[in-house]
Amino acid sequence: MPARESHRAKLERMHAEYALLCEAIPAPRCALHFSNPFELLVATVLSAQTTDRRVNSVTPALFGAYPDAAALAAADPETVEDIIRPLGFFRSKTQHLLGLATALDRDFAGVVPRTMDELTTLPGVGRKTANVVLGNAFGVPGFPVDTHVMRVTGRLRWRSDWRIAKSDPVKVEREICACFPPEEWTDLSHRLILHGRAVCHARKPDCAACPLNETCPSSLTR
DNA sequence: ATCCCGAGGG
DNA sequence: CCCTCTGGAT
Repeated sequence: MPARESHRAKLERMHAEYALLCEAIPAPRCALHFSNPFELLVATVLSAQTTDRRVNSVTPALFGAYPDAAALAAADPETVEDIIRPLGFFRSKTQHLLGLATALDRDFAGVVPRTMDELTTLPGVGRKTANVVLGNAFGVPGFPVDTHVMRVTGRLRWRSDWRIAKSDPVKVEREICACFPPEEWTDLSHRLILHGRAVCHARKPDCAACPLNETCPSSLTR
């Protein structure tokens, strides 16, 4: 009988691996440094398929013109488009922003809500964005799962070669959360994302430089 | 060419 | 489950 790894053993192994990963990756700080929940929410929505540096380059003008939900809800779409154009997806993002601001103003009196269910009712806000806001603006434990996290965890847990594991992000979220105390979730997610960008690339992962090379079932250098 | 710390819609 | 949205950096 091929001794299948027990559930508990699996969790312990995962914990050890991620701990090693955390050791190897410098402590992350949220690059979208907005203390204001509204600004963090907007900046996080804007950050899809762009870099933080570019988001940071447009937010001064954006928040200068529209400091809160009510102002943004009343904004002229074309003006908003002009401001965020360099980010790409500017049409859908503008739609999201105006819809988001409208809903925020109408349903939550302009105050960013603090629960997953409420946040995800907002246009343009999915589970990943909601978890980023919860963790970084409110200190509410959450584990943001993006494509990097899917790829890195997929490669670590089973051989997934070059593809993103065809797995449910919510399942990944739950499994990771089961392995770590809540106060580590936000930080660990961020580290996995950074690791996915810096080392565990989609196309050409730098396995030789990976601290998990010894145990990763998808390693290309063993 | 390829990628960027996604979400909504078909 | 797939597709699309989009400009800029590398």
